[in-house]
Amino acid sequence: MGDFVGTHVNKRDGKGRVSIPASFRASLRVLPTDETVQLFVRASHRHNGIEAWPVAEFDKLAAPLALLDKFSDDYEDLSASLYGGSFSIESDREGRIVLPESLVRHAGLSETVVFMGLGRMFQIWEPLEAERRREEARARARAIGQRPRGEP
Amino acid sequence: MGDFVGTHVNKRDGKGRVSIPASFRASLRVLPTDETVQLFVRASHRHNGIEAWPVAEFDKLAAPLALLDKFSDDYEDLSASLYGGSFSIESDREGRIVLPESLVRHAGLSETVVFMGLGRMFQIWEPLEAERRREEARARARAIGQRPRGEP
DNA sequence: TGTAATTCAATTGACGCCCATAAAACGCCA
DNA sequence: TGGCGTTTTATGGGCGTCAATTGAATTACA
Repeated sequence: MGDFVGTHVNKRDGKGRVSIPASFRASLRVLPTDETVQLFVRASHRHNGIEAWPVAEFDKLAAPLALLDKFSDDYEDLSASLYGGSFSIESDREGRIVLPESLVRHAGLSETVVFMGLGRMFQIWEPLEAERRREEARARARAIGQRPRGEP
Repeated sequence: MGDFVGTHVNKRDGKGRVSIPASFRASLRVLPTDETVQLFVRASHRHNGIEAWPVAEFDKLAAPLALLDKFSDDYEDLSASLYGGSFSIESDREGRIVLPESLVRHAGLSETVVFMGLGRMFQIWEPLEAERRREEARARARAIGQRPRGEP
């Protein structure tokens, strides 16, 4: 674990392209020799941000489906939620992607975007929203009582 | 344990590079033969300082994640707080690092920076702030010594 | 054929690597 | 224990490489 670490700031150009942080790309390559990277993106249902998943991790999200009756309402609801709201994205050879318009709107993205690593996946935020979210996460992590120890 | 001991003062150069104290480097090497060292840095929540962790110790900070449901709010809060606010850093061959701009601002670093060993991790401070912190820690440590046993 | 989208090329800047120098730490030995 | 030579450490600068961004060119496609 710990593939996606840190917060990185990049800019979208006039064509809506934005570079994926170089340190994130390795974990997004399907084959180590690939020129491009692949990922799944979708709106965060909890926040005004975008979730980005490596292919392998996204497959794990779909694992609960296997436990459901394929013809049940539950199955359709879950699969619609999972696949219907997700986008499969491939970067260009320079490691840039264009985010779907609906997600850009969901996250309220302008020119500057923030990539926030969360270990096994990462999120894409509008800068101010990212700051707010980081603050919230810190407060809640502390409240959980799971706050990392080690400080005097 | 007891890897990081003492207080060391070094300077950032024009490129923002600062030498990690030589006595700290051994514990930051992933392999004993490595030419460079690796560490995680993040803002201290409680103080205007920077925390620096060896890779192995940082992994221990992430251990509580394993106890949580991967799709829970708690998991996301904790991983956002831990990974989103941390930076993975590698030194150059001379043992120097460049600290992320956001952390430089958080700690109010200027040219001279202080490395303060805390056993299994260390902190990076602006000199005056380090002095203030040391004073505070001393006072509180004394209070602990005078406190009846068994009471937190 | 116009429009959009993708590919290619070029610029800029950040970062890592190498070498140089000065200062401090260390070890050795009289 | 004090002096001296050697080694390590801290710091500075030059240079090449890679990443990020921009602009131009080519292709796809309606």
